[in-house]
Amino acid sequence: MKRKGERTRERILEVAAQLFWKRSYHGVNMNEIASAAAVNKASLYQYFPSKEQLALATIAHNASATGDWVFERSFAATSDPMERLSLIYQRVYETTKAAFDADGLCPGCPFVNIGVEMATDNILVREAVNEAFRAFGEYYLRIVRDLDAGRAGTDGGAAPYLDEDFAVDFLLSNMNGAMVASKLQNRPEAILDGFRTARKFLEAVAPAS
Amino acid sequence: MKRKGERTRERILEVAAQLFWKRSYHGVNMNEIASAAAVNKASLYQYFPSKEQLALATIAHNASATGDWVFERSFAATSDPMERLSLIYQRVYETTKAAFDADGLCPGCPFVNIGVEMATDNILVREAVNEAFRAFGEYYLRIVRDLDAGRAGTDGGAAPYLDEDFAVDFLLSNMNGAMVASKLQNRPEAILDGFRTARKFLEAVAPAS
Amino acid sequence: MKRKGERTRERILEVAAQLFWKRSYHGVNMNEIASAAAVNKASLYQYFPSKEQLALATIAHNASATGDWVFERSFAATSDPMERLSLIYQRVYETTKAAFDADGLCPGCPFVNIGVEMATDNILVREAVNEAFRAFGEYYLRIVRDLDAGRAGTDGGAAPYLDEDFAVDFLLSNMNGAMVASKLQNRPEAILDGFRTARKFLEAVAPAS
Amino acid sequence: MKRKGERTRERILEVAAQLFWKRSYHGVNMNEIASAAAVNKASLYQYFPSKEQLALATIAHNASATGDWVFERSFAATSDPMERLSLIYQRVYETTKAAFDADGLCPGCPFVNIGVEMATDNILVREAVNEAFRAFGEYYLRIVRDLDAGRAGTDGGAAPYLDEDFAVDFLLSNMNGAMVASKLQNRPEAILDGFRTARKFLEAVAPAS
DNA sequence: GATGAATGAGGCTTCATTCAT
DNA sequence: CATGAATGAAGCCTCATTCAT
Repeated sequence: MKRKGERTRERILEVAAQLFWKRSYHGVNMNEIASAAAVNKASLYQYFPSKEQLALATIAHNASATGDWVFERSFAATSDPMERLSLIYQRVYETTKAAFDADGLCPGCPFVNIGVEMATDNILVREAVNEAFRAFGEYYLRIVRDLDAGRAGTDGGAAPYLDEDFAVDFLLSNMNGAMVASKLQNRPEAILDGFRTARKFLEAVAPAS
Repeated sequence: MKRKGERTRERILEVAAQLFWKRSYHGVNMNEIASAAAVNKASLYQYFPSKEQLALATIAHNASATGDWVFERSFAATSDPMERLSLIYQRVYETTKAAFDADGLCPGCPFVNIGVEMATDNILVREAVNEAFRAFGEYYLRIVRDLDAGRAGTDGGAAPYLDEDFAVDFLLSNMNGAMVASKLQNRPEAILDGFRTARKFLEAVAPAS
Repeated sequence: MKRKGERTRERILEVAAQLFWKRSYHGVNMNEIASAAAVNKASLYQYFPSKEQLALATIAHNASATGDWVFERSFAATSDPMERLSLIYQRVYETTKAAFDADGLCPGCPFVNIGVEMATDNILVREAVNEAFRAFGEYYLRIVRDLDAGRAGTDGGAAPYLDEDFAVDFLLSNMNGAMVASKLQNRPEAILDGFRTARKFLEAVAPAS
Repeated sequence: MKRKGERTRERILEVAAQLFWKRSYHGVNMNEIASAAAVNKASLYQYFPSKEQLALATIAHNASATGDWVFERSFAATSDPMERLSLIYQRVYETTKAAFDADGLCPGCPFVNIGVEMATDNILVREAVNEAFRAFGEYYLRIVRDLDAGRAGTDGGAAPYLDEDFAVDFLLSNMNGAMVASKLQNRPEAILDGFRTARKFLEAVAPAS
């Protein structure tokens, strides 16, 4: 069981992660974070020495939460690689849809958002975001390999993905493109469109690459 | 020959577009824009009534410049659709590479950047960005149709793109994903990777869709 | 017939007088005055070297206009002192009512307004306002004396106003109080109430003072 | 004993009330208020969210202070209505005289000043000022009624004030006129003149109205 | 002489952060 | 340690005024 301080720290982290995600880094100030987390501002600074550090911590927090909630959960639900991919997009869609229904706005991707906002300002943020994507890439890699293996099993000798890294990069980039689209068009379904693209790409293109 | 005020206005617009692009909306202040444009801050405000309006104007300015510099130029250079697409990515890559060589940073996409930074704050920005993408979509649509026509000519009856809109959305989203990747990874070549993806997708996937 | 420059000058004066009256000195800027008067801002400064000078000129202008429109006209309409006073309040009321109907706001007294706003800042304004009131006092003095004369004639020996100056000051102050009330309560009729007070005071009090 | 923040808030309020009174709303800036109150500008904004809100708070503060210092004190000093009225004007005169001796300027009425300066700009200010006057009207009403009662007792049947509201409005307006006069003429004694007027009016006119 | 363009100074407000109890 | 209070730096914007053609 966690100590009080630890719970406070997590509360701050969750609140800050939400706010940064939905309202951007510059769109939220430390006052709001403190009051939303129901901590004194001075206490906030005891847990996180600066807004920047808090932002970095939220990126790690989001990475971990997304790893669990989106990827692990999808992997646990089925062993079929394409279904796993489908579930991943499904989870993301649902989260986005819930936010959209609640606030009328698609919040986009918490990593892309803060990365794009701050990349040219703050190298640490960029690296933290890349780190998160690297972790997600591991999951995509398993999907790509499993698809490959499935194919190999099927026709007993089909060409493997010439470049698994390329396929992983595509999946990462495709999700980001879909999240950006959902945010800019304010249309949660753009994420589902992204899945269609990914599926077609993997089914038709990648093996032949 | 343009009037003096007009030239000043354009100078401001270009300077602001550059700065917002490379340093984000919140990362730049009106003082910097004024001094980079070599105008007094008060003059700035005679041409643009607020920072927000200036940002909106830079989006339109960028849309027009990108339309000319990237799309029109690529379309003028060749009539082959896939070569046109290649040139588009090439132009974008070159611009990004030049910025990278100059500043050590990939600036990303001016539309995605400001759109992602401000979408949840400012609906006008979101709409202006969407408007830009809509215009770019027209060019992609021509490419998709020409590809289709070429294919029909080639094998005398291949399946057309079941959904041209879907292909256009893919192209838009793919470019955005690639630009985001180039920015977050600080690697201009991510844009060229994006072209590989696009080509494969169009060659293999889309017709069969 | 007036020269063009002279007419421009008067147009500026009238426009500025209106704006200062209805929106206060600090509430109006030189841009608005220039564009409302349809003159270039640089031209404005050729006619009036500063906002302060323009304000001073509007006070003189208003004094003259009020002298004509309110006092002279009322004096020309009748020779009965109390009727004259009544007409004075009537004119003021009508002007206020018209403004109220047009803008929904009672503008108050142009002299009190600017005097109160600027008295502690600008001695010239205070003096200009006092000068205007001194001129109006002349009219009130005639009314007071005529009332006195009438009374003397009536009962052949009633006490004259012990202090005509006191009565004049009362009339000036009473009008100001009424104008202030009309503005603060946004109620044009406060001016008519002012007349009731003035009449009663003059009829009952002053002679006995 | 009050908490520190509370004391700071009151210090700001008093300082701001003084400055707005003596130098007008637009004549004072937030920097001056902050340094006169010996607080950082940011602290100022923690207590009052805007200059406008600060001004509104000073109006309420002045209303309360005037209620106590001028009206309550005068009512506590004697039960004779005319003496009470005299004391009211006396207090006001003394305050004005002190300011005049200190700064060489009659500051006028804090309510009329800000009301006249801002009424056409800011409805809240107008209402706050009216609210103050409504409160003062209560005191005047008691005076008017007491005078009436006194008279009834004296001659056992004199006419009461036909319209107490009218008499109250007169008293309010008369004080305002006197304050305006004192400010514009820069002559504290104008306030004492105002009392002479009020006394005469009440003694001679009102009962017979 | 009229006009489009320019400008220095300053105003209100907000922010991330730290002090002091 | 938790909290109310404080703060320096900066940001957006506006103003009266002047220059230059």
